[in-house]
Amino acid sequence: MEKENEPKPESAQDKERPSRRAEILEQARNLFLDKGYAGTSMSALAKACGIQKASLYHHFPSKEALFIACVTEGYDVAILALQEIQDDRALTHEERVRRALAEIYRITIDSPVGRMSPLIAEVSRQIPEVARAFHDGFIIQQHEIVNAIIDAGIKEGAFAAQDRLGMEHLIFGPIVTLSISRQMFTGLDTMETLFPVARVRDSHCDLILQLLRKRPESDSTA
Amino acid sequence: MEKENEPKPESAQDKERPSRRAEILEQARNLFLDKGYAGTSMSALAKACGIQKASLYHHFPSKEALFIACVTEGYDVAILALQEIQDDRALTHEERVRRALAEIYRITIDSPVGRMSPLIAEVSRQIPEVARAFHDGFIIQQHEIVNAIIDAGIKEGAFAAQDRLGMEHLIFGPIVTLSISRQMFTGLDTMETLFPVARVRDSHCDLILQLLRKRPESDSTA
DNA sequence: ATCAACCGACCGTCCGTTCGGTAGGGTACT
DNA sequence: AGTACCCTACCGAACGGACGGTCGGTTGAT
Repeated sequence: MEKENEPKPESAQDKERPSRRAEILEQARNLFLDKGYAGTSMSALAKACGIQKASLYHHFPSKEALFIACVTEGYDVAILALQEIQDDRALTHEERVRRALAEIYRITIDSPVGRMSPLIAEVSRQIPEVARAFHDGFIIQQHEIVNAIIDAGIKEGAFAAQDRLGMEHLIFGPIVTLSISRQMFTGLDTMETLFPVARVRDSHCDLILQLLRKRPESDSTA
Repeated sequence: MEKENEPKPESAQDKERPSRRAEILEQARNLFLDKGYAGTSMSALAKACGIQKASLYHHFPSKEALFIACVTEGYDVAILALQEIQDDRALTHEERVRRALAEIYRITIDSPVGRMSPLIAEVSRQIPEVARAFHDGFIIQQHEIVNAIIDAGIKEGAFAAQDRLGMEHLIFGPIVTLSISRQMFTGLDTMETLFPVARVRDSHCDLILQLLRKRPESDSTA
């Protein structure tokens, strides 16, 4: 055992508590995202944390509970950033949509929580409460905020009234699919051609705004 | 590498011969879709087929090979239906888009092949060739057909020229996400409210066609 | 006699989990 | 001060079970 990555064992370290539990969660998130739920063993996780496998069971009663904690602890922060955009009265409606979309792209593609969708799909039958938690705490929250942003724009006459359900799916669908596809097809040569984040995001945003902008009513094509 | 596929020694029995291999594949597809890759054991599959586990290894050399066969065998038929819509000269451009979208919804949500996306995401790191096969044989094919349909419409002046990449993602994103969400959130009470197939499909189609229809050029929004 | 199809029993491995025990710091009582 | 006690964090070793895969052998039709 030559790994002495902790030169200072204790002292003023108390406010910066990695607290082992948090470190286990972080390492677990990385491993789960990389190897999947079934592909991540408790021994591999223990090794990544530098402790023995049995010690994991002092912090979490089971692998399932550990996974649930991984999923449920952390998306409050992600939702918060979206809410701030929703509440920012200094923005125009169009600019608010732009910012919100960019933030959803960031959350879904870059943050660990957002990238967990395929993982949750993997375990949703085995641990149904994970799907429930993800749905209620993450999906629903995001949908409600986006709906509120669009509704406000319609109410103030800035946006055309489009079908709400369709717009929700038109907004979230491409983002979720992009995130999953990029994870699924990592390493394939066509990946960056078919699924480039920045280009898809910008184009997606433009198209959504085309639909939201009011059209001249003089149009009489049947 | 074409193996001697049908020696066909049997008599008139051949029409009701699932030929064991085909039955194994069908049962495997059901189990994989229901329980995931890791969650499906060879013994469970054997029991579902009514044979012994060892007998499975007469038809497939390994679980991996069996899974690859599940994924790769079967999407030719799905693509074919799309191609027929593409080639149907009797349709208007708008009607062709409608039909193509409806067909993609059918393939992605109802057919076993389309519903395999989360499965492939699960095993894509472990068996990268599955991701490759799915990508090349299924995703790329569908994208190309849709692109061709839209391009034809633009060329003949029926459609406005929109950014191609954005349109692809706007078309496939909601469908894939809908399929995955419906599998992920099966059993949740809000499932049919948030993810109803028919309503999303119709609304999605309308919105896509709004974007494809030519607008009056007098519009001068910056 | 051949050969694909099938079977029962088994193997080695890995997994999640448990058990008994240890080190050490903080009290509380003597 | 000493000590008895406890509690948290941790560890080595093992358990029971499940898994993918193999082996030797048995059909039964050709």
